[in-house]
Amino acid sequence: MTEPLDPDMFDPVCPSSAMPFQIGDKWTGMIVRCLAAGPRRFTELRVPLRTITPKVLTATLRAMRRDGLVTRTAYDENPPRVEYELTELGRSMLILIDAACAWSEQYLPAILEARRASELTTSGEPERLKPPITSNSQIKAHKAEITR
Amino acid sequence: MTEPLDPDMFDPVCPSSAMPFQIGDKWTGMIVRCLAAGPRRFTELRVPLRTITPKVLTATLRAMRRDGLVTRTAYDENPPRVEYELTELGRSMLILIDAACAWSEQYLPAILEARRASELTTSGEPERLKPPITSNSQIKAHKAEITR
DNA sequence: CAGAATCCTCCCGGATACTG
DNA sequence: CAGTATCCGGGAGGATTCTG
Repeated sequence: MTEPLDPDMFDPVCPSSAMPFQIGDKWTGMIVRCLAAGPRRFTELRVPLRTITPKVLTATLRAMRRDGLVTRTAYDENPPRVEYELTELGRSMLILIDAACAWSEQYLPAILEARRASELTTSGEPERLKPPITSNSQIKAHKAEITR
Repeated sequence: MTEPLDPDMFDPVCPSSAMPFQIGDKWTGMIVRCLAAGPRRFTELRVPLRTITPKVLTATLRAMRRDGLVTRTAYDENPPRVEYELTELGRSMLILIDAACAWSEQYLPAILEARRASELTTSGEPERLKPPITSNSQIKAHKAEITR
């Protein structure tokens, strides 16, 4: 079996807010990563995504199904069980996501440094760049940084 | 000199709305592409981006400056002239963007087909996936398609 | 030409229930 | 467990106008 997802793989403590890449909508990229190792069930996905609401998760998964990125399989059991799995198309996004993670891992420090050094307040458009594709090593590095 | 930007390089007629990738915020990726061939001035950037408002362009460029992606050079002339140019950091994003473009070019038809074939209305979250990283060949292919 | 200043709208998506 | 049903606020970003 596929091992359980790391609950902290998208921990809000990670530098998500600084990451300049987004795959699909806000959650799609992260969901693809969660499904990389194998099929997952609805609630299982909610764990690492943590702040996602059922409504939004449902909507996102439905959009991904419609676009042929994931399949949904409902098992007639009790309690009900539903599994989501990447299609070939969905799987093909993984290389992109990995590339984005690699880029971020390499250059994010430079961005943060530039930001620190900058006088620009970006007044109006605040210090946020759109959401998160996050690699685990990043998260850990960042955790180590803020903990110290 | 660098040749003028193709006004249609981000033509709204292109399948932007179906593209599942976004670099930075809504416009950052496109701006990086516009600057790939060399420095550009403010108004020059407005041409291919067309629907962008000065306010948003200013804000986006400022955020990009703050993050060390572009530099701004103001020439003391009359009329005023300001040029934006990619930094090394900004330039490093190009490979990512190219990869995203390549992916889209390869798989976008599959997404559109899946979408066409799908019964899912995604009721609630509509038939849109977030914005645009767009390659020229895509645009032309799509134009040819809808024109016929 | 290169923005700054205002106002305003839309809609994403979060919160909080409830159900088969 | 795997969702649906409502309600609702905030903030990105468009439209418009004005200026050095």
